[in-house]
Amino acid sequence: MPELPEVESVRRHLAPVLAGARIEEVELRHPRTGRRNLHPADVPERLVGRRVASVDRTGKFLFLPLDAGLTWVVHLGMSGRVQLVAPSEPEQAHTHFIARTEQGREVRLVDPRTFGFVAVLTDEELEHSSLAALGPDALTALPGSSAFGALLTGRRAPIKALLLDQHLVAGLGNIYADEVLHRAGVDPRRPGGSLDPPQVAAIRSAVRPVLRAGIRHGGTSLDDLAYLLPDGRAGDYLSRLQVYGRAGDPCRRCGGPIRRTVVAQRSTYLCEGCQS
DNA sequence: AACGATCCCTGTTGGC
DNA sequence: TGCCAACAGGGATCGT
Repeated sequence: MPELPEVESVRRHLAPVLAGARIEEVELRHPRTGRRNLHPADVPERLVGRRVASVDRTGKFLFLPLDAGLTWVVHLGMSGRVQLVAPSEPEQAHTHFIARTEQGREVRLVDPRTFGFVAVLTDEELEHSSLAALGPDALTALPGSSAFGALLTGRRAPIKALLLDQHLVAGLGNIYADEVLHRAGVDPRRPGGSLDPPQVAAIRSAVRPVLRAGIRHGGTSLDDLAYLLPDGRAGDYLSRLQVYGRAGDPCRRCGGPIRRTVVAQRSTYLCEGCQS
């Protein structure tokens, strides 16, 4: 599933092509993909003729500031793939959005489950949307150890649920939350407020190395349906995962079995020998 | 306010 | 072999 490393990999592919580019033609094929605009038809209307200033990212959201006080926002949901292709490239099933640049490149969103979206919002709309409540980016704005600990004090929810909460820190999803907690040696079921300072510090200092490793390998491609890079290649991090999806396999650190359980209504993988 | 449950959606998987 | 229910999950929303 696209999490911070996958979205960052997409961002790095898009930035050199889209930064400074003018959008010439836009098609929104699926109204659900435009649902974050009050009127989905505003997405193509607002985007055509605009120039992209830069390609930015907070958490799992891509933010592309435009001229005229507008921002182009893209989220991949769970099955969204961004393609950067020539207009002659055959169209894949579930292509719900296409934007063509004046240089003749196309940005397409392919999204079978339609959990992703494309929005074009005014500064005013952005300010009043839930996007304004997004927490600091887990890679580039991670709070220091004491500030991170303060976010957890008094919280009874499992630490994994808190790591998944994009209001606290933005970018971790189901895969990388499990990987971070394994690296930190903390049981995902532990209430956030029950962790001692060394455990809090261990989690905090595990976040960026795990995310950086994911980015270095181009993200995690689970299967054909899921995430691919904009040029169609698969990310390589799957083979590096320590716990996610490895139920029954031996822990790479202690050799004990990786177990699957459910935390916060999500599949959760851990090594009970390494994590407490 | 915090927290857990539910819903959205469709390709894939697994049980019978 | 074929069918169909269960499953996957990011984020919004709702009830407690």
